[in-house]
Amino acid sequence: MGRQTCLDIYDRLYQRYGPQHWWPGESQFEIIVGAILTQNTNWKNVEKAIANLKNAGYLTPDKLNGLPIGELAELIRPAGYFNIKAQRLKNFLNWLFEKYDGVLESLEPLALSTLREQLLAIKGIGPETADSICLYGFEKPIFVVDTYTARIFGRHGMIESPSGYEQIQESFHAELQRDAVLFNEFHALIVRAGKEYCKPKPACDGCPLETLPHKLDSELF
DNA sequence: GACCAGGCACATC
DNA sequence: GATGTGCATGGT
Repeated sequence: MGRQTCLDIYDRLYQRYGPQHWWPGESQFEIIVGAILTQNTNWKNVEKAIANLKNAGYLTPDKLNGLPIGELAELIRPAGYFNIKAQRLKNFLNWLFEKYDGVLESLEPLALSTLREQLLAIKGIGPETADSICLYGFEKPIFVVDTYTARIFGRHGMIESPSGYEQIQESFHAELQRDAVLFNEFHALIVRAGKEYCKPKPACDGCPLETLPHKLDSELF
């Protein structure tokens, strides 16, 4: 994946869609909660869950930490996987309170690699969730890889497919400036384009290979 | 009714 | 180390 090509795709996406204004959340804590709730889930469903938490006054670390897990699960029910996600939110809060007294600002001075490793050690926070929190919650320059990223760049033969998370991430880090603003917009644009054009099963009737680009992918790239 | 959505942990081979 | 499965709601 040549540097020119990678940036060229970014430019094309930006010209087509414009700025995406991510992350769609009003506070740092809301971004973190949203990052966990959106795991394998449509963002529209997450919005309902977050609205429930906000309307009930629980969208702060202190308030949410005091909420019994059963009640939390009911509030986030629209986001799907509500039992396991309630536990994951509690896992994050337990770490935050045990290690940082429940104060998110205490995480600001941490080095990116330190923050990422500590987040990954929390059960229920994997690489994409950790990186989303680092990039969108703390404006640290790390590229977020998601299913659309692997799908789009895989189908266009720009990354080896299949590849592991860190391997794909490294290919972007190798070609782009370590710029949180660029990474922010690029990932948001990939999701925006992927939702529209890059479904799991390419809709080309009779297409013999899963890896062939969807015809609409070709319009984009 | 089938398919999909901004993953992750865990079991099994 | 690769592959399969459970987790769950809501929109198309």
